[in-house]
Amino acid sequence: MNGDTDGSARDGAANGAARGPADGGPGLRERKRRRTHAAISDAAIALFLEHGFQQVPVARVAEAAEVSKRTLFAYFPTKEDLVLHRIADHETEIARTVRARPPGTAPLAAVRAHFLRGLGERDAITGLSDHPQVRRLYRMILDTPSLVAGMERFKASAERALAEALRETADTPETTARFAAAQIVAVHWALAQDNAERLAYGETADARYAGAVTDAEHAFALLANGLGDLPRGG
Amino acid sequence: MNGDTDGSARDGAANGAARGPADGGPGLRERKRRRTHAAISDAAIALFLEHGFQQVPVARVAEAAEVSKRTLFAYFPTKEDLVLHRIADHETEIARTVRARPPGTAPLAAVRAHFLRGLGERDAITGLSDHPQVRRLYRMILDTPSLVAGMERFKASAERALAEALRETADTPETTARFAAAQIVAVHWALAQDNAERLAYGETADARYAGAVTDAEHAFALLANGLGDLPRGG
DNA sequence: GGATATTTCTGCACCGGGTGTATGTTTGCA
DNA sequence: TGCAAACATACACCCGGTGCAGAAATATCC
Repeated sequence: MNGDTDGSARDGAANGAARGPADGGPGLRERKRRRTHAAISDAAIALFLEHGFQQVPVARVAEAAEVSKRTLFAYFPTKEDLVLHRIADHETEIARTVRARPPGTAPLAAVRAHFLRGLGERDAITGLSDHPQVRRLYRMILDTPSLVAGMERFKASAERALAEALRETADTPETTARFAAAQIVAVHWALAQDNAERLAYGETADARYAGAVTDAEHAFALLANGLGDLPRGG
Repeated sequence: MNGDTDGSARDGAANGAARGPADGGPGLRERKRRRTHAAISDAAIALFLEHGFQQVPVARVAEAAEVSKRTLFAYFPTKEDLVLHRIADHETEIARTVRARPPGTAPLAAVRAHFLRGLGERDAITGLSDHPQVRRLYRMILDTPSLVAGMERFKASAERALAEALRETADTPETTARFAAAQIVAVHWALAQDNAERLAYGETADARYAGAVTDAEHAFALLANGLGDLPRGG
């Protein structure tokens, strides 16, 4: 949960790997950068979890991290990113799953298997992690419109990445790739959100697990077999 | 395009239909409200189209509409709503289509037919309207992140509405309804966005029409028959 | 071990969106 | 005609975010 694999927003020289002085490993500058980045992020999360996202002005976060407001915004482009940068790594996860699937596997089957395995491992991306930190994070995000909006950006970006993966590895026409990606991401997201919502308010991961699996299998079956036989009604 | 069927944001008494004095039609108060609402909206659109959304501060819109900034925000909760309120009516359109479908029709078939008809009529909701105003509006929205984000909110709300319609009229279990709704809305949206994007930059509606129909049929076929037979690759 | 170029941090002033409040001004209604 | 409710306004304010100029730190060269 402290997956600060960020390497973020510096605009200076295009330094491929930011090595240190005379190339003897990460230099002092870089180490300080990382510490500052982490300090700001940690202060932010702690304050937000305690008082609520909207209630804490960025100025107070900067103060807690012993950094100027100006510096804070040099590390994180927006207030929302103080929270969401921790999730950013996962935005291409579905696409990567499709790319890494064993030969002869259908893309959808790969995503399905990955999701089900994630449920078993209580991977945060499935919405089924009930580590207290993660749970409070789910809740905070779900309760904060601007954070939800931020998540939607990830969704869009996951969609693009998946479409590209489908085009390249499944030799799918562009339109097919786009529509399929839209469907898959939408459903994946709905599943995770549903789980997260339930865990955010009390339900335990173990208690939810069976239902989560059922729902996931159901949803992926719909994706695979189509909506053609929905009841007609009337 | 001036579809101000808004009836918007007043917080006072819960007046069902806001009739006028002694019920002789809309009173002076209500008429003034509507005029002010329209004046603000029109001034906003005009200024935004001319100078760009980000470039025009709300204060200038208020000034142009001869209204105080405070009043502007009494009519429109956010700057984005100055643009998006014109589209808000359509957020339940898919759900309404499903509800109004002839007995014995599959929900998906109804949505499909509705969309194809929309294409033929160059309905703005399909992204295939090339009235110059609409075209510039598409472009402005697509070029403005905060407006795109605002559209995502509509998408979410369209999804909820559709899920409910499916549950109620197709007697679908809640989970099925949610997943199906997510898929349908995602694809519907992708289709419209694709059209709008092309028209925003030059392509004419007539030139795009055939392709739009092909894409739509293809996408709805995917929805109906499932993603099970995507190429496996490898 | 400096002297220097470069990056980073900081304070400060500023912009723009949005809100609370107190005080008019209009309108509805009796 | 007079009163209550709704509405508009000005003003001061908060907060997120940016531009800028200068100070502090770090890397580099000698």
